[in-house]
Amino acid sequence: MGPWETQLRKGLVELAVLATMVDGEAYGYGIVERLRGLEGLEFTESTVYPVLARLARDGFLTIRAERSPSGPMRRYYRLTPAGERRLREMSDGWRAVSASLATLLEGARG
Amino acid sequence: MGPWETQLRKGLVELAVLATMVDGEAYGYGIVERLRGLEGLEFTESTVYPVLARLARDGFLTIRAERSPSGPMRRYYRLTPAGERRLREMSDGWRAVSASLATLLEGARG
DNA sequence: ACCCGGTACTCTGCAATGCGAGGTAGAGAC
DNA sequence: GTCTCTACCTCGCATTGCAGAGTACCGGGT
Repeated sequence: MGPWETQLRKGLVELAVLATMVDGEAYGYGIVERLRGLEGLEFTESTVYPVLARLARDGFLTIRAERSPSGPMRRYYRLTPAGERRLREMSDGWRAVSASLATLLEGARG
Repeated sequence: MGPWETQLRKGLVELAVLATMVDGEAYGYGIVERLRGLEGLEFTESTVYPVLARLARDGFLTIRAERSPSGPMRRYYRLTPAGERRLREMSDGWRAVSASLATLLEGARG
């Protein structure tokens, strides 16, 4: 895929990853698969795992390990209160940018 | 501003800059001022000028110099056919990602 | 003549991060 | 044993936004 799409994704992984956890736990491999079904959000494991590690390190996620029925141990991540706040902030920021860009593109009668 | 917003902007400058030229010419300084009025798109000159140079180098823009009534010469940029195509592609890509993210956030009942 | 604020463009260097490539390992099928 | 799928981790590179600093043109005030 083109390099511009790579750049577009920067900063979006974090938001996308956090969003996968709003209604409960999620684990790395599962998140990757879930996002693979969404156009423009097809991240690889090399992208998602470091993000999860960083978010956990910064106190936005807690970790719980559990046996998988079909492979190695899974590491389930869950939002902390700080994580939920973070998600809201990013979500709001995203919507703002989204609106600005829409204005710009729409003013172009696109 | 936070580093995450910086990352979010990656790849967006190009789209935003191209979008300022749909209905005619635009010059660097003016683009910066125009975007300054849009939340989340407040780019600095250090960001915009290199983007313009890159887009021109890659054949998406043509350049025309003209005297300014209030300062040094302005360099006006205009979309080439390739530039217009590029803008459409990026615009479509953006809308796709935007929709995917909306699905994700909305499914979260956020 | 001098300085200052606004306009307009350029360059260097740093920081952040997506991701390809490669590695480890458990579980079930054959 | 080997293969495939699941599941996680790490190194290193390439890209790019942006602060900071610099250059230069212009008009107005003094």
